[in-house]
Amino acid sequence: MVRARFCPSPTGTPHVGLIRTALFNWAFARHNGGKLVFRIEDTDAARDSQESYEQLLDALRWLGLDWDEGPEAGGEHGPYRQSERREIYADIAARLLAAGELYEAFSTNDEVEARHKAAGRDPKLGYDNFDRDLTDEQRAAYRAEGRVPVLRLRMPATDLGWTDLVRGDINFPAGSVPDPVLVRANGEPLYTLTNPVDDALMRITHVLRGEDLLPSTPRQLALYAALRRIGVTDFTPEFGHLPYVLGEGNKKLSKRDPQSNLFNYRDRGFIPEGLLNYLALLGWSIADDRDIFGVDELVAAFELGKVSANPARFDLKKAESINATHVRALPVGEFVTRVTPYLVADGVLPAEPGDELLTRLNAIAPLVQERVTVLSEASAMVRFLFVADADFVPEEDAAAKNLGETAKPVLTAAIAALEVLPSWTTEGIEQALKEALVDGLGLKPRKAFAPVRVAVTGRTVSPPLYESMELLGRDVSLGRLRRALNG
RNA sequence: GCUCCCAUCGUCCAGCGGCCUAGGACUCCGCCCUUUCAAGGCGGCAACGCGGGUUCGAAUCCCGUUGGGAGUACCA
Repeated sequence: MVRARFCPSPTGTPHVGLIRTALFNWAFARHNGGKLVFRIEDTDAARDSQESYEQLLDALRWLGLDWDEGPEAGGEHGPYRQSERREIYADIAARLLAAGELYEAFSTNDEVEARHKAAGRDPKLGYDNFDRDLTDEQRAAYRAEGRVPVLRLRMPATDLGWTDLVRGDINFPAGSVPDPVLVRANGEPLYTLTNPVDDALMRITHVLRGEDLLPSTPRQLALYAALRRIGVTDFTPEFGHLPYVLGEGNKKLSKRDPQSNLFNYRDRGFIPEGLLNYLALLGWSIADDRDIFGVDELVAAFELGKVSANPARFDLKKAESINATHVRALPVGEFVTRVTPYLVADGVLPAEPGDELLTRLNAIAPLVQERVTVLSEASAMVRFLFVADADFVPEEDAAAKNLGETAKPVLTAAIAALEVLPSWTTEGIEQALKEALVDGLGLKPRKAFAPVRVAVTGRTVSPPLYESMELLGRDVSLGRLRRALNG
């Protein structure tokens, strides 16, 4: 039985790299019919926040990434917040210490550095394992000085290696990893202890995490060996290190970067289907000639062997393109449901739109659906249909380019033709405008329709012109054309 | 410094010894369709970092080198 896990620290806003890791763990668990454990690593009170914790849950729920054990889901290995597991860590640390796997260390960083220098070694080498074999008398002497020890793990004098699920064989030579601190002087357990202990206790079989954690694997391997010796667990999980998600340039996407903020994408109107599809492409592929797929297809096809080892850069253009494809694939009714909150937020629709507005929205929706890449773009595109006529103002750039002097004859001719149009229908409008502008004025269609489009919809990119005018009605359409003409 | 990871078009991914005059997608540029805006179709630009091996044969394996990245905390 596969048991994967996702175990973020609730610091800051969820970012795309973190979510990509969650997605891969989720897809891996689901593909293998296993379980996904969701654990919160909140042992650093100074940096963790309840708000961040809630955002994490919000993010996963929005994307539809569910978990089998964890906060609000429960499970037999709980609690699933490390802040509620203090006694467990204290107990295991005590057992490890009693078994000699851990030892008390009193050295300060300055002392370690000084010893390196005195011995002619590189002072940046890190902890020198000086306190490993202190006698009882020496420890008592340090305590008498008022020193309080940290607890360090005794690393083995052997190479530490494993077969990484995405990178193959990796080996750290003996002696290259100093004895790490597992418990602070004040008794608080560190990530170095809590993460492997919880994975062991929660019977995690596969650890899939970002490649930034790869260097911490050897010491975790050593800890696992110790945990096995004291009977806490009877196996060591497999490890797979997923490639970074980088931002523009070659920089790791930092938490501060707005480009990394997951909610930024939700606010702009990415839909879960689109964002998930794009994120899955960052380090994985479903086939050599295909990159549009749904989560069901992702789950069916997801295999770690196809995960790439090299870092991926987040490409907003491609993300948008993939999102647009998913938006277009939505049933129209679903598109309306999803886009409405954005229209309301942008003041295009009232919170409780009446029947007339809803009818309009439903009429324009299919036309807008294939013209947006993200949902928030719909607001500017349909605003012309919903604003009070008095408040309608064409966008500045569009007006400057398309409503200047050269547009006057076009607008005049359009008004003249439309005023006498017997029936106000899409077909009628189309025919009248073509006769008046293309045939009558001898203009190229591009030139002929741009001023009319901007005058009526306020933008150069809009829903189809004739349909838009029909929906707007004759009076409003003509009114806008006249206003554009006169001023 | 030390340890580890990575290396194919601008970007992501395919390629796991011959099917590669290297394929798909995004971007960009043309053209077609539509006498509107999109969408769609077709086409184009564009890459195996370098040097050694191994092999009949290397983008694919090995070594080196260069470049990029990470870790080196009483953060996670």
